[in-house]
Amino acid sequence: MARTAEKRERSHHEKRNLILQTAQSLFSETGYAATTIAEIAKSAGVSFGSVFSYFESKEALFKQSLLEPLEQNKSMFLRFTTFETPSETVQALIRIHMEFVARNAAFLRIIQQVIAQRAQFPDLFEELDRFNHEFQDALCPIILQGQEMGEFSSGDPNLVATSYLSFLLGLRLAYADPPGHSLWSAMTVMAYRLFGPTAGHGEA
Amino acid sequence: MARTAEKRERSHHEKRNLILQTAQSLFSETGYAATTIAEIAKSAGVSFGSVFSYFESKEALFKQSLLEPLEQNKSMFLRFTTFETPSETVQALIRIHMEFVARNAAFLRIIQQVIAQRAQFPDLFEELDRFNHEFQDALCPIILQGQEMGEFSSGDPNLVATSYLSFLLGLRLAYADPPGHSLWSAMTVMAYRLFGPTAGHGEA
Amino acid sequence: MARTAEKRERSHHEKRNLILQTAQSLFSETGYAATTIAEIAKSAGVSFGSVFSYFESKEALFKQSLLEPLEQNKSMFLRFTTFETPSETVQALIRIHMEFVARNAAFLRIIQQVIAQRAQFPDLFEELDRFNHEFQDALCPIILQGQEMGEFSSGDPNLVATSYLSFLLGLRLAYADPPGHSLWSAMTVMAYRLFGPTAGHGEA
Amino acid sequence: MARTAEKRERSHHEKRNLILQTAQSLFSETGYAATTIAEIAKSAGVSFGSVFSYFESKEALFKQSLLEPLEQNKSMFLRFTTFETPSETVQALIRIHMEFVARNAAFLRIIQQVIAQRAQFPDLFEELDRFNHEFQDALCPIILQGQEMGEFSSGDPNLVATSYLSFLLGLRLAYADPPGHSLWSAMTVMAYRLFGPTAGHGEA
DNA sequence: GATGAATGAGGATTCATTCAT
DNA sequence: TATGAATGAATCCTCATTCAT
Repeated sequence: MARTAEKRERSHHEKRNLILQTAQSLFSETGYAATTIAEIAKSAGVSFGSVFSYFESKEALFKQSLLEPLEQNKSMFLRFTTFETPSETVQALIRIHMEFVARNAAFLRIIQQVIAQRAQFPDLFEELDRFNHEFQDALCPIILQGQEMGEFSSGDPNLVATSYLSFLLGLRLAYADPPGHSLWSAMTVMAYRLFGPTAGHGEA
Repeated sequence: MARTAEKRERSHHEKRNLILQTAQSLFSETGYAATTIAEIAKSAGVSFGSVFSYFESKEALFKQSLLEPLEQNKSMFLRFTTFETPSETVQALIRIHMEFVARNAAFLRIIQQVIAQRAQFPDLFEELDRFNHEFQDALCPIILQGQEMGEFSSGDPNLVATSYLSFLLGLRLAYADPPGHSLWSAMTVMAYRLFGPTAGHGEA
Repeated sequence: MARTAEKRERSHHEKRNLILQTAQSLFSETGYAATTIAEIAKSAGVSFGSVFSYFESKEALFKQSLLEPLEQNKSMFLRFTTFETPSETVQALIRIHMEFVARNAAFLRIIQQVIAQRAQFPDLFEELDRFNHEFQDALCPIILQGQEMGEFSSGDPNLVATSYLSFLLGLRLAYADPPGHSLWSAMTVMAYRLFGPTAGHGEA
Repeated sequence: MARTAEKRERSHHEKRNLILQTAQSLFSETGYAATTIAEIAKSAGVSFGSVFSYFESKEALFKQSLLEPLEQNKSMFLRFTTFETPSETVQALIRIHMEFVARNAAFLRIIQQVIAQRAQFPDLFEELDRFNHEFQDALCPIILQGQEMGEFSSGDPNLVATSYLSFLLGLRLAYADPPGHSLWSAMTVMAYRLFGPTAGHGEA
């Protein structure tokens, strides 16, 4: 009996995730407004009504398809490993981010939608804005340190941080290439350039 | 009589442009699917039916709101003035582009939509793809020249060109700041970093 | 001046007729509801607004496209030449009618519409009903005479008259053949059978 | 549970039929274009949206309102009982057909629309055309046999068959009388005349 | 009169949400 | 909870009619 409940519970959770991921994928490809619940249900292989058993409304489903992965990946973005020098730290960081960008096209497309149509999703936008600030707060000290150590050219570290984030967003917008593609590793070099590496601290 | 026809003609064209610009603005803010023709009509101060006198369908209106400004600005993007050194040329270029990005938020948001939901707008996406290639073809020689003259670090010039475009797109996605804001001029420096300027050829 | 006015007058009348005939043709092919004024104008080669200069409304145009030819051809249908014997009279009649049916597809299709959707065109239907009665009143005496003379089998002459009219309508419904087609002459024989010709008075 | 599903299934099917029959009735009275889905829904006592749950589109609903009764009654029209003599067979046939014509005004009005506006419903028209040919193929042998046995006057049997069908169509066009009306039985005599019965084989 | 742009009521269709089973 | 039919508000688009030129 306990096992049954557990199993049901697990299955319950799995079904919810299945719906959520399918929704994320479809919302990202087709956009919020043009994606229908019927499509999501069909694509996820669940019944139409089930979607509403697990999510209160279409909007709630959209929100979750942004907020849950955001929550899951926040720490990865914000709590990065520090190496001996800032340049090493940043380069390691970029590799991780680029990998993430390459692998999470759907998630980033949803972020793009929220940013582009911020008037439609004000609370989600605010959430992203908060994340942006947290990210700047985490990255700036490293940049500053690098500038002080002469590894990076001088300049407003906040500007560097935001242009770096914009660059990542823009990349994912422009490219539909699959994760394994060499483009993504090549782009780490370009991303690093935004930090203004001085001679001797460029990409090896 | 001729004057009357002329005047009517002019007014006719102005009304069309009014609708087109209103549409561009609303499409960019709210997205294609969530923008209604009724909103566009009301916002432009014309009747609902008038929109359909000037544009065959909602889709046609959307297409024109991308294609017409694209056509108008293509040459500005592709035929840039060449200065004595590549670095000067590129820096001048960036200033022009950044000014354009700052001033044409609506246009760029529509481009973002088309790129993000390319499956929904295949012919528009193709058009943008063509533009992208033309832009690379125009920019690469300058980058190569700069690399040969030692002004820019080496690296695939196509990669530089595309990351530059992605950066511009990403910037306009991330920021809602008005044209005059200092952010845009500050960002020219960041954009220039993507070209990998060597010591002595950085931003002045 | 007088000539100019006359010419203008003639041209005016011709233009009106052009519109009317085009309308008749399109109404008959596409049906009243599915035919648009714009189509009529384009097909007639006149400006859109002209249609409303000559006819008060779409409905008025439809009505005229039935009533005018009806008025013009009424006498032909009702005042037929009498020959020596009823059978000759009827056979001559049928030839004329069949010729008319073959040549006036559009007109008959409009009649069919009015009859079929009588609730939509009550006054037009009434007009046709009146014509039907007049036709019966004109034809019955001939039929009776023929029956008395032993040329036609006995039977309610009204029944014969109405079945004859129904037959003509049904024919024009079923066939799209052009006027010259042999079908129409062949059908005169079938039409004559409805009168119940006795041996020796059949079609020669 | 099975019973519930069965009941639901039945009710589902009944609702579909209710919509279909209401649609058939309204389409026949008002014509395809002038009949609105809202009217059909209201008249059938179902919600507006329900119509679209059961039928893909207005056009599909119209098609079904012709094709389903056509399919159901095809065999009745084509597979007739043969009596000892062709004249008996034909007279029995006519009684059945006339009964059908009297009872199925709506169905026949829809057929009339499709024939009259064949350009708008090409596939439906083709279907009717096929039926027409099948009917001729079935009827001609009987007529021929009757002609050989001297019961019917000579003449192209195809002509007889098609004029007979045209007559039925024309009848239903001209009369709005209810099924029980004496007109319909009286008309069997007229219909029989089209076969050219020779003396001694006329209507009893 | 002639023209064709302007208007908005009306209609087909979609789809989120509700709800009975 | 699972299902999918029922609902009707919302939206695109058409087109008769009006009207300014």
